[in-house]
Amino acid sequence: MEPEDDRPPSLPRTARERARAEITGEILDAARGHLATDGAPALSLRAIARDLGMASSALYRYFKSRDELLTRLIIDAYDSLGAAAEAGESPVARDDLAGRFTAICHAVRTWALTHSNEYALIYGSPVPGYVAPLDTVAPASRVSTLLMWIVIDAAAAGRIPASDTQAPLDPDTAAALTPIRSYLPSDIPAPLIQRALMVWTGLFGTISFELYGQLHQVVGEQPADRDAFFAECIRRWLQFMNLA
Amino acid sequence: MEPEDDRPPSLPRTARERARAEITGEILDAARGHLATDGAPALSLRAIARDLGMASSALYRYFKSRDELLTRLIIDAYDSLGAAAEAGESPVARDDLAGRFTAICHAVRTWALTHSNEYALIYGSPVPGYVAPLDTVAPASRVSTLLMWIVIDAAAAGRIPASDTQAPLDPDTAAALTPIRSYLPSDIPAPLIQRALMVWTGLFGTISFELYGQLHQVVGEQPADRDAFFAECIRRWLQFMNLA
DNA sequence: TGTACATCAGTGAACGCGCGTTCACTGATGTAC
DNA sequence: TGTACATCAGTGAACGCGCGTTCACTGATGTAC
Repeated sequence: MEPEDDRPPSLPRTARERARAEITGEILDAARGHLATDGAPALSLRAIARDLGMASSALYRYFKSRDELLTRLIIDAYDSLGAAAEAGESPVARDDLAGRFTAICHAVRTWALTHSNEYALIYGSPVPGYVAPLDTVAPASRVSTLLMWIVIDAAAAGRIPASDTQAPLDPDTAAALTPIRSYLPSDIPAPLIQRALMVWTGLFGTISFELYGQLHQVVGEQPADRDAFFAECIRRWLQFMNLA
Repeated sequence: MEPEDDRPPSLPRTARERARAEITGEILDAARGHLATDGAPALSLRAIARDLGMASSALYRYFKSRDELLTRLIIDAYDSLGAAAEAGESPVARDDLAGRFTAICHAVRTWALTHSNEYALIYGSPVPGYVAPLDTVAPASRVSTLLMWIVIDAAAAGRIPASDTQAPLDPDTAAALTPIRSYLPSDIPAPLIQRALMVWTGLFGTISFELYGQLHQVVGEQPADRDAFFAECIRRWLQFMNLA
């Protein structure tokens, strides 16, 4: 968050650099606008250029290709979502684990509802023919990192149910969780991680279903209905994770 | 399933009708092939016609437009998934609720892994500019209908935990569940429905995450790892629904 | 069983459109002395 | 502070491509008498 060198290279100083940063931002904004109306697969460099009143070839001064623009949009979307989740959680007292979890869930859903096509870009079906580069991995993990911290803090506070340590997972399932466990303290029991992952997939599954219309004729269409259903999901996820 | 009139109009009799049915099938097969390589947004009538060695205009004898083809593909995908889930469940004894649930989950996941672009077509981000017509609603509900029958049978078998009837949902949440409750017997308590919906969203959320690469660096990449993780999810969904 | 007419599948050319990307260029901004 | 040169943003034309859809047409299949 706070750069340690006193002259951050990200702050443009010359007029040219300032103009460049500004126009890059305008391109991204225009792109996000098209994302919202037409979706990622139909994102067109020419349409963006038209919006900004410039030649389509001028965009190549800012992005090497359409794919590079897409990558940037994806990274920005992950970062925007991650920042929203962090901002939602930060005012909550660190020892209020349930409050932190609740805040994160609401922040993620609110962001998804207000940025539905950016959400589809990162959590929807992959754009055909586009391969996400490695740069997207780190920003993609910001939300799950927040959730995992709650698990870590729960363990540190001794809130692990006895059943988790007394009845470990079978070896195959435990082995399947090896990658995620390498990011976590080794004393966190596998069953707790399993439940946390299920809540994580449930969170995004619920939001995706709401956004993509799968809840039609299942949960009421009014915003109040959707809010109430989601709030109840949060309560039961908390119980499921022993944080209630 | 069984047509009541003795001469089903769906069985073509003349040579022309048989040829028509066959070529319609070839068009759909070719379309599914392109779905698998390029995804729904890039689905091209001209490319399909090229595959079949016919003029692109000939396709208009079979489908009024690209959207109508898409609609047919969506309906067929829902039906294919629904049939797979039903076929997976049917050999299980009706009173083995956990077995039925487990069979459905595995059938849905297996279908999703082997038909990943058809899965993306129905459970991924909506195709921009395409509006699903009403015909898709009925086939879309086949899987959730199976799951809801388990809930109904569980209630009939007296397997509803006392807490569900003693601690009802708050009024707002209960109201949000009105649409789904209209399809269910009225004696099924709202908390049970809530939990069933959460398992339903969790099921598809988990499969979507696996398919779209979100489990990368979380759950092991080997098929055995993915199988074990999913099997453990099923076990815990069963506990969550009081069917374990 | 044979003929006359209607229905239908399939063709190929055309319309009008949009796309990503390249390239040689002009003119403005920045830098080194 | 002024000049000479390098860097960079932006232009407009062009390349080569693909797309959905329409239309007048040919020839085969089906139907009614």
